[in-house]
Amino acid sequence: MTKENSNEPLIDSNKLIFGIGQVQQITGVSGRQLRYWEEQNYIAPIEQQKGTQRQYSFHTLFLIFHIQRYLTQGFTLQAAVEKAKEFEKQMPVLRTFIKAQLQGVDVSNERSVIDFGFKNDERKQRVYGIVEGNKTYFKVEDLKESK
DNA sequence: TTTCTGACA
DNA sequence: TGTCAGAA
Repeated sequence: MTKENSNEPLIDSNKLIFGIGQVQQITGVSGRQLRYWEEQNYIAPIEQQKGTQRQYSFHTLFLIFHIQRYLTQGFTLQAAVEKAKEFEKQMPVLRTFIKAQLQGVDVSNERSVIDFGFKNDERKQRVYGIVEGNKTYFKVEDLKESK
């Protein structure tokens, strides 16, 4: 049988493991901070024994990256963690929606068009996301009756 | 060489 | 949070 879901991720993110040194290079967060954040239970390395070197999952790396971003924006560590975790909760929802709705993207320098498919099951309107430089907006197109 | 824990101008 | 020490 052929796989139903033919568009699975190319790589298994669960197999992407990073040492604390790599995390420092990638995120710019110091080892001292990483250990402190861990101590505060904001982040957690992959389960391991006492004294051994820490290993971080891709998911945790992503979380660390976002916490750092919010810190840079001026949020306190606690607030940054909350915002980062909140964002992580939203991601699956966004992913599900985009995966289901995205029909195609027509890229162009002046005006790119994102096809979000039909507005609803009535299939009488098509929704498009328009990108013109830095400006973005939606456009709903009424479809001709296919009598 | 890198990382770990604990301590502190 | 940075940094230093002493140990893996």
